[in-house]
Amino acid sequence: MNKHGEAIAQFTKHKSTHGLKSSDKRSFVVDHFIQADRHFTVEELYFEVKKLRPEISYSTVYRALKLLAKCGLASESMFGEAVSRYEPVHSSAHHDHLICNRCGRIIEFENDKIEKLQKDVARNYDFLVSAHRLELYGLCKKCRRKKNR
Amino acid sequence: MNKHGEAIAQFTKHKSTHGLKSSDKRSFVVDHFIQADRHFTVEELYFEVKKLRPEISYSTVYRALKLLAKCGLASESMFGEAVSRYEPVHSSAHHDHLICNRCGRIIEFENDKIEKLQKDVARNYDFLVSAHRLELYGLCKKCRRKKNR
DNA sequence: ACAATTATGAAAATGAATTGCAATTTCATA
DNA sequence: TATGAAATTGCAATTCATTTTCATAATTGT
Ligand SMILES: [Mn+2]
Ligand SMILES: [Mn+2]
Ligand SMILES: [Zn+2]
Ligand SMILES: [Zn+2]
Repeated sequence: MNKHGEAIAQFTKHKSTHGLKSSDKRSFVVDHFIQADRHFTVEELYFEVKKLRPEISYSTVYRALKLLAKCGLASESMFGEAVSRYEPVHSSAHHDHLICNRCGRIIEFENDKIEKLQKDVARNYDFLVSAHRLELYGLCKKCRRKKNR
Repeated sequence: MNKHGEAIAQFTKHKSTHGLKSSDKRSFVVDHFIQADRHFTVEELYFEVKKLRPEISYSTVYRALKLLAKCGLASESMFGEAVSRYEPVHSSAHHDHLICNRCGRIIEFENDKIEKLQKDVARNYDFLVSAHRLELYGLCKKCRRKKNR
């Protein structure tokens, strides 16, 4: 099964174990969110969804994202803006972010050496890490080029 | 000159080059902030200041912090809470943070190896880094002990 | 002292996040 | 298929930190 299918299956499971019901609207929002696999603000997802299903409200989108976050299928974070963003959490991999200050592009990366060194730091302070975030802000490849013209 | 003195001098300079005037109230806020050298929310600093100088308003504290941020003497960041925090920027060192989810303690650290690896990552993506943040969330030493009891 | 400009306090405005509530829909059971 | 408890939805209202407005006070150069 592909990533999308897995996520949907997990969501279905969560619904059944929590006595939640199915609804076309929420399903549509969840589908679109997982399919798109991007870092959405509530508003952004709402506007995209609205184009295809104008009867779906902001509240429904908001609550769908909150629910996904609660059941571990989305992660919520703030990338230096005033609004928070949600992104699908795939079965596995943790990753960190490069964030372009100019075009807003968000690039994901993983670096085992850094992860390892973080553990060293934590050990040094007797600190038990449960989560971390590493974000590099600046100019993406494309925007660097544009700046030079 | 010590850190505190340097910061105050820099602030004085900024005022003169920007046509700002001096005020006891703002000076008091700035002094207290730099002296304390912690990660304050506007409200936290306001309450501390209010104990000593009840006539100083929230607005003044808010504006003082914004001003310090603008002239590079404070940095504003969000550590996973709903509110932003300000901390003095010392002439020197960049650092990252360990944040205790239980008691809120914020521990600073520096790790050159990690900084180096970040540059490698950025180079890989042709990304020009202008700032970064690395935060490790979890339980500090003290809180780990408490949890075990 | 005067004029010009900045600083201040209190209140209002802003805006994202969240919630209350009445209406609607789902779904297990009869 | 009909019923009813429970979940979902849309909309409006609320919350809460942040930011701005505006009238008044303080600062600074002349
Ligand atoms: Mn991501
Ligand atoms: Mn710090
Ligand atoms: Zn870019
Ligand atoms: Zn702690």
